[in-house]
Amino acid sequence: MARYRAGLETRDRILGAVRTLLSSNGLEGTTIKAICAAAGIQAGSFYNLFEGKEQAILAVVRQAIGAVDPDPDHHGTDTVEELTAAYVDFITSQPDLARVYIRIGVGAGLGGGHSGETFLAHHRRRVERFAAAIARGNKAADATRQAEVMLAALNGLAVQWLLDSDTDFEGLAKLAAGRVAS
Amino acid sequence: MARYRAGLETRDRILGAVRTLLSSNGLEGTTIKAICAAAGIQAGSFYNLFEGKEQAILAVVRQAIGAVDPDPDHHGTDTVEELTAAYVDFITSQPDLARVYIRIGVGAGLGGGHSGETFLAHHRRRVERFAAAIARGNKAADATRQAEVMLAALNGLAVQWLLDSDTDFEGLAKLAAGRVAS
DNA sequence: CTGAAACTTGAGCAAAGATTCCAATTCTGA
DNA sequence: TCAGAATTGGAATCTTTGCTCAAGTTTCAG
Repeated sequence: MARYRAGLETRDRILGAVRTLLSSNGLEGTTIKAICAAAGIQAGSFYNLFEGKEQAILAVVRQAIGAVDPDPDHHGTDTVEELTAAYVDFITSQPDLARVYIRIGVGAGLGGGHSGETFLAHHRRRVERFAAAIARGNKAADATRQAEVMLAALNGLAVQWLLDSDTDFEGLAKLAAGRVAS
Repeated sequence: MARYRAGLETRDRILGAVRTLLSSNGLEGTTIKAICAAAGIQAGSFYNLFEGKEQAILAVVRQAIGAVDPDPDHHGTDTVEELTAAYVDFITSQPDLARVYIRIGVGAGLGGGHSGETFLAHHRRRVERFAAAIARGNKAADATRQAEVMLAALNGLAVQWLLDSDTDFEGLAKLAAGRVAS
């Protein structure tokens, strides 16, 4: 059961393929055949390293959810601007994972699959973190509500940027953050 | 070729089934079998009324895109609050179509399918309409940028509400609209 | 070196999916 | 009422999908 080096490498190759496919074609484009072709392997190899398609996809989904909220240590000291900048950085520097993240978020909200719970929990944590940062810099009583609007705007802007990369994501995000911070 | 009444009725039944399935399960849950089961018909009947699965789906997608922006006549006289209220109303009163709309928007932006162009055009029109309304009530020079943030926030809030219907969509939307209108 | 465990291949299978065909039935205008 | 077109059911077909299997190759601890 202990993996050899070769196995770990193709495992990464597979996850990369899944990420790319999930990002550009969504669930329906992500077939075993396509995954294997993109990873340059054969079906049998895939099933030697993963229990099934779903497991591989969930691994990538976890990557995506994990990547959106780095430095959980900082919790309690960050500002709205920092949190916003971190999100903008994640989206623009890792567009593939970002696309997966957005897809999951939307899919979770709509389909209610079993990742819906996971995503909802993640989202709540995120709202809390933003709300705490807002409350710290601004004495408004409705910090949570402001955080909800702020996150909604950020997510919406992310979708827009992924749709049309000419969008000034960073600038618009700052504009939104400025509204809340004051 | 001229349709009889019976045909038109089952056609509607099919579109309703597609809308429901698309809304709750996304593209991957929307199979011919599921459509026919939900519509209470047989496969042959489906292919008598539609050229294929894709055509039926596109019909529903068009419905969704069309429903989001009613009263194109009013163009030029509406306020940000009115546009916002109309959107909130659409999302909350037709959640099925709304889910389809959101899914298409996200899918289009990410997958770049051939509906991507259609959706992008629709989105630009929407931004313009909001920008015009903003410019009318507010002398800011960056009406378009504000419209982009506003729409992003609305879409993000819609996703959030579809994910968790306890969200105070209407209240938060008004809060966002207020920021822009002043 | 060596052998057991890990890795890879590629054919093959069962189930599910989309689509076609056609005989049987139902409409509708004249 | 009648003929022709529209509609319908349901079996048949062809493709795709997710997955298994057996046989051969590579890796690496002892």
